Amino acid sequence: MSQSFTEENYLKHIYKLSKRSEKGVSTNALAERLDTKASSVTDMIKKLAAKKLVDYKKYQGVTLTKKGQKIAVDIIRKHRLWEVFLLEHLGFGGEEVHDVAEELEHINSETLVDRLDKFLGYPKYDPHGGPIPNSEGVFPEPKRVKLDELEVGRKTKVMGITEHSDAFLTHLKKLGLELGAEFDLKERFDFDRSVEIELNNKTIQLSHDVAKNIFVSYNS
Amino acid sequence: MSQSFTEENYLKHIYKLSKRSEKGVSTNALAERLDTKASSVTDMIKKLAAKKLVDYKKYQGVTLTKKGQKIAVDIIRKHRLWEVFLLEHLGFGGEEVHDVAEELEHINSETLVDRLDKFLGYPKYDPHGGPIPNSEGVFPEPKRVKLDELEVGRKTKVMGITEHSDAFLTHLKKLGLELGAEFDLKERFDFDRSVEIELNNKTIQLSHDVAKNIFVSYNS
DNA sequence: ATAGATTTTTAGACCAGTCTAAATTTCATT
DNA sequence: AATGAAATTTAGACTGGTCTAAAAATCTAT
Repeated sequence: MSQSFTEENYLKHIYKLSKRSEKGVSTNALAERLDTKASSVTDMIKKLAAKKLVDYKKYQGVTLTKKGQKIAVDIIRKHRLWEVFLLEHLGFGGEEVHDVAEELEHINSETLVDRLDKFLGYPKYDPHGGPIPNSEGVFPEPKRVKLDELEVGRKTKVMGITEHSDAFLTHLKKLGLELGAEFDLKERFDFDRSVEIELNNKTIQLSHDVAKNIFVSYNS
Repeated sequence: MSQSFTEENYLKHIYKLSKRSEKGVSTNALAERLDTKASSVTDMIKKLAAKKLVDYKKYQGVTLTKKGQKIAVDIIRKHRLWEVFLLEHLGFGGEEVHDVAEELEHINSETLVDRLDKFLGYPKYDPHGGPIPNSEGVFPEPKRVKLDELEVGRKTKVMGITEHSDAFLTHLKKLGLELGAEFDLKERFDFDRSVEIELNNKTIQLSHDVAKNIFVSYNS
C-alpha cells in the first residue's frame, strides 16, 4: 500500500511531535504544524486510523502504530539524505535546503534512496547534525562524552550523571538539568574549565566540578 | 502561478503528442497516454484552457499556448537532467530510470534544477540521446552530417538533400525518404559504401550515390 | 448524402482533502 | 461540583480530479 503526499506529511509530523511528550499528539498541535484547520486534522486522522497507521481515540490525541512509524522514519531518512546531497554536492546554502528536501522526501523509490545513500557514502548525520536512520529504520547511536570534554558550539542532551549525592542531584534539579534536558554548549573558560550553556533560553554557568560529572550525547 | 502534478502531466503529454502531427491533439490519444478516460481529459482540458495553458475548441483537439509550452518544455528539461543524474551518478540501469525521473520531474525549484544542471556539467543530451532544453526552454541544435558519414547505429532524421534532379526526388519519394522522415542507420557495407537503414519497420538498402546526397540530423 | 461507427462532450456522481459553523467534550478554576 | 474557556469533533459544503452512462458531433463508407 502506498501513501499520498498528504498522508506522509501527517505521519511525519505526528512522529516529530510525539517525540516531545509521552502523550498522544493533540489535534491542535498537528493543525498548527501542518498549517491547516483542526477539523481537517480530525478527518484525516480517522482515515489514517482506518488504515492502521495511527491509533486514535476521540479527544485523546493520536499516536503512530508500528506501520505508521516505519513510514515516518523512512521519510525522515529520505529528507536527510537529500539534504546531504543538496548541501554537499549541489552547493545549496543552509537555508535554501529545507523546502526542496520537503518535496524530495516524498519521491517513492527504494532503489533511488538506497543508491543515493550509497552515492553519499552512507552518511550517519545530515549537515544540521540530524541522525539518518538506515533502510531498516534504525537511527545511529548518538555519541556520548562528559560535558567537560564536549566541543564548544554543540547541541546536546543530558544522558546521565556520574555523581549521585543528594547535593548534586538537587543542584542539577534547581538548574533544570534533568535527564533528557537539551542545551547548547556556548563557551568554555580555560582558567577554571567552567562552561557556559544555554538551556531553555537561559544562560547558565557550570563549574568544572559539575561539568565533569554530566554525560551528554550529541549527533554528527 | 504553480501547476499541479496532474496538470503538468497533461501539458507534457500534449506537448509530446503534438510533435507527431500538425493538428491539435485528440482527446482519445491523450486519454490513452495518460491512462485515463476521454471524459476526464475533456474536463481537464477545459480547466487548462481557462488558465490559458492550452487552446481548445470543442471537437477540434487541443494545442499548447506559449505559456503551456514553456511549462511542458521545463518538465522535459527536468526529466532529462534527472535521468542523467540517475544513470551517470547513481548507477541506475537504462530501464529503471524512467519511472523515477517521472516523479522527480515534478519537483518545483528553479534553484534545484539550475544547480543540478551545473553539477552534471550542463549536458546537452540525456543518456538516450534526448536533447535537453536550457533554462530558457531552447533545445540544443541537433548535429548534421551527410548520411554517408553518419555513425552506424544512430537514429536520424532527413533534414535536406544536395541533389535536386527529378529522378533523385522521385526515387526518394518512392522509398519514403521525405523531408523529416526518421530512420535508423543499421549498417554500412565497406566494399561499395552502401548503407542499410530501417524506416517505418522496413529495411532498405541505399547506394553510396544516394547516401552522400542526403543530409541528416541526430542528437547527442 | 445518409447510416453506422467512432470520437468527443455532457450530466451526474464519487473520493481525497479541505473549510466554516455549530455542537460536544475536556480542562481549569473556583 | 459547577461554570466558563479551550480543545476537539461533527455536519455540511467546496475544489480537483476522476468515473460511468448517455447525448451530440464528426468521420467514413457506400
